[in-house]
Amino acid sequence: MPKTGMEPLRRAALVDAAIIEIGDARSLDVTVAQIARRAGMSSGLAHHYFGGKDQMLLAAMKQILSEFSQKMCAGLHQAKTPRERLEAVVHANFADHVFDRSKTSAWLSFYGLAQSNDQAAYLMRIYQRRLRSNLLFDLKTLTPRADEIAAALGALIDGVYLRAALTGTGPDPKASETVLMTLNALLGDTQ
Amino acid sequence: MPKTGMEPLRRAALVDAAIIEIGDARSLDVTVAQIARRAGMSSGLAHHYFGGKDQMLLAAMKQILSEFSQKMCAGLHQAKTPRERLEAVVHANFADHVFDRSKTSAWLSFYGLAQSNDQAAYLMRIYQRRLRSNLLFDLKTLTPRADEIAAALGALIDGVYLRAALTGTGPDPKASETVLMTLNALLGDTQ
DNA sequence: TTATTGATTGACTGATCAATCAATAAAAAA
DNA sequence: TTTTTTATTGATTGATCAGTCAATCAATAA
Repeated sequence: MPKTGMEPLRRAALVDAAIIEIGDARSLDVTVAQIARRAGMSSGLAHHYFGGKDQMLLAAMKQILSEFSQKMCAGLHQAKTPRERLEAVVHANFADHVFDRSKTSAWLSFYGLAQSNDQAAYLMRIYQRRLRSNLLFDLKTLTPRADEIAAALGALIDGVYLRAALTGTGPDPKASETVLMTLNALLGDTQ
Repeated sequence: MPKTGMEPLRRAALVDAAIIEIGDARSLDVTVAQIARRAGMSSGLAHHYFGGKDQMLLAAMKQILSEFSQKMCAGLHQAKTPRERLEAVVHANFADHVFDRSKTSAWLSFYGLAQSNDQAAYLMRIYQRRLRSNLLFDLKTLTPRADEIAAALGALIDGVYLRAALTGTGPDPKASETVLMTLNALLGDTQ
């Protein structure tokens, strides 16, 4: 069976398996052996390709973030006006796929990890910066108080997601509503 | 040395030590032996009084929540008008003491734990309900949209705290400002 | 005094895991 | 063909811990 060029396939399989295991365990307390078994290989091979457990978990988080980022971009390209783009950003943050148990589990657990693991903290900062910049770009065309409004909206999005994820009952239709209602209020005050 | 009535003292010492260790480790990955040593006793005794590690960590979280709740009440009693009370709630959530490394570490890690541990989830729900009820009580006197505004404010408070805690640079003077600015906007729209 | 209870220790057990390693086998290169 | 490289396994190692237990000590009750 051993063919050449297995590395990318096995890495992808491991990352996918890691995300599923994290969702099942509802935490990052998953073993390399579990992940490897789910990905259909031995634990030794998992170490061979990833060097260590932490790097596997980091890779899983990176994948979640990049998938999310990709869908966000898709939504943004369809929107025309600044207002539409802002709404697209909000909806992207609360799309059904981000409420998969595996995603919410990984996300909440990463808040904890980001305190002690520099790479995890770095990933979180990337995400926050991207969200902020997406909001800021269009807010600037709508209000002189774009900076503070972007800060508030970013935090609100995180908070709403956090609460929905904690509740664990899947997609919350009120999530977008809450944020957009607040956005209206914040803009209404300055228009 | 063995005197009677040690139990409450030792339990308190263990809880305090647990909080410190969690802060040092920036995670819940602390050993019973570490906590017990910091509290000046053997690991066996820690088990004797708490039955298990989980219950020690839960007790630590309970203590953080109840201390927080106590300070919140103190702030509320000094406020007179609904508006003042709302501001007191916000300020209580961002008082200096809640930005202690040990508190932020425990708090963020508990978001992860609450997914897999029922008691942790229960504690989080208690906290959220209390915050919501504190906000709702005064919002009802100010707006007919109290419910949705309370939901937004609660999430915003959590989100702002989350971000400040992740940044890890201690008390953030902008935290209250962001929330109060948003509160004004939300009320301004409906008045 | 004697029995009982509470306080306390630290060694020990059993389980879990991350990481390593030697061995094997297939493909590719020489 | 021979050599080298890549893929792969699973047993093993070494370390870490939570939880248990028997034993000790002191205070108090009988």
